[in-house]
Amino acid sequence: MSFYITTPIYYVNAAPHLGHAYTSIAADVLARHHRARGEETFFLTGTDEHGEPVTVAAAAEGVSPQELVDRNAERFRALTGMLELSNDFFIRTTDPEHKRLVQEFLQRVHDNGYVYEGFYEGWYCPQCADFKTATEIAEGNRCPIHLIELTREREETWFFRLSAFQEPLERLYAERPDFVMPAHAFNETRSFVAQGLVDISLSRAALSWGVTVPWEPGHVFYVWFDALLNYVTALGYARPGESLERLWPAQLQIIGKDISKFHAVYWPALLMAGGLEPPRQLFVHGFLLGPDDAKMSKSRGNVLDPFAIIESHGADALRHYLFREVTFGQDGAVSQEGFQARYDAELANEYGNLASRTLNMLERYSDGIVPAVETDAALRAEFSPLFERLDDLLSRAELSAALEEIWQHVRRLNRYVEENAPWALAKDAARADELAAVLASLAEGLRVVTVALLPYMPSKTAKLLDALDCGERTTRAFAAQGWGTRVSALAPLFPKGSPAAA
RNA sequence: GCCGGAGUAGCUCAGUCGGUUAGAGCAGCGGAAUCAUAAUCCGCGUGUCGGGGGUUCGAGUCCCUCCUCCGGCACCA
Repeated sequence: MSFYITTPIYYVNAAPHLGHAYTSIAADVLARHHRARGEETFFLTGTDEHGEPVTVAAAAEGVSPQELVDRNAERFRALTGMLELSNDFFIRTTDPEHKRLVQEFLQRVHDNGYVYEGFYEGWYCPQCADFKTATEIAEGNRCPIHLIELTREREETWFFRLSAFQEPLERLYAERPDFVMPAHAFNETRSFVAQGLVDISLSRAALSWGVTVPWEPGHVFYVWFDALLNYVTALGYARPGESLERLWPAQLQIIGKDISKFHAVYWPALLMAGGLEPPRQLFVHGFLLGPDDAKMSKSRGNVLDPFAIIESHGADALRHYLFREVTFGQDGAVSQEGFQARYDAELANEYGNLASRTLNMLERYSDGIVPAVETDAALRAEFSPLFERLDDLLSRAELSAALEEIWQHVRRLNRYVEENAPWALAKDAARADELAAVLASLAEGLRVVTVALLPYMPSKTAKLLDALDCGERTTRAFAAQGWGTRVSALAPLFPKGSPAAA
């Protein structure tokens, strides 16, 4: 059983922002979860670098497109490090291997009879060297960028026979009711397709910044075709000397709702045209909004800056916040205040402090040794089903529900401490056995929630497991750990205030 | 206009196949405890489950209708 998961590739024209971080973290949590289960996991992310907006931006700056994308791709690559992503490869659509494999694939689509030559007619801006859609046209039938009058042009183009996949797509949707998650996103896909598919333009003659069409060297492929294929081409060269093609079809592709049409409709059709299977599942997540559900925008000043948070509180805190605050799959509001509130209440007080008090009591009442005694039966009964429950939720990409489930167990442990008051037991030598059982149960509970949190907060949880002397970090159920080990001191995991990232 | 989603406690939201007195977190008020990053725990909610109608022994949960908000509707990466 292998698990291949992807993020969209990010268009290098814009700077990395919280939305990119959100998608990537979601994929990373799932990748780490599946790796922890012992599955062969491959996690892909990268950048989308062709197309007209890049050439326009490059021209505006007076640099070549290649210079522009080299510089901006680096910023996205840096983001993966800051977020502590565990991606196995970072693809760039300007990679020569990608371009070659795109040509190979689309040549096959061509040979299979799914492309044909035709004309695209529309309003054209000679400066942009591109057609404008109805919504883009400025007053007086002018280009919104250059403000010159548009001309009516007919351009030779190759079309992809999307219409041929009307029926195959409808069958795919019917056979796989979970092909697109959540369900409301799937409904929109189906209703879109039910309205009837028309063929779409596959190539551009007026543009040179792209992948050359092998049977028509004057054209480059329309950027979406080049971009979508990254999910397949990456497997061809991510590991030199090893083909990863056995990983296709991808198990899960995480996307934002703005690109669901391309992924839920065009993408499976394109794959079928080239003789490959559609991915197993797409998950469409919602948008992060600013306070009052307003769109985040720099001009409104309501942007939550991932870089600032990572710098002040660490990547783990950001990762935790996003999936606690917003139900994965829905839109939701995030804010600096909301972040601070959850950081203090949940990370510092509930979880971080649970770790501190547990380690401290072990030190004070048990010489730092986790007693190797039987754990509390009632607690065991509550904790035993946790990993199975998480497997179930995460198999459906229910990232928020799974994290909530974990958090209930964190809270349970604080309650457990109060219920059993180890400090009181410690005063009575006759109750030493009881004390040992409570401490062992507490340590075991802490180990279990921490292992469960590992995909969400890889860095802090690793520190805590080190302090607990748990070399083994797999999802072994409650009471499966052989204790008797010596714990070590640990500085507060999530210090209060505005701490620098540890 | 067509299609889809949402409308549940002050705030953010859970409520699977219709079934006992509708839940959680946050915020607020009161209390306990002291191992801990003054961190924790306990107690306290009379909510027209958007309005109206219907099906049913019984509906937040199904049907109809109306209101409000949001999204998709064909080449924008």
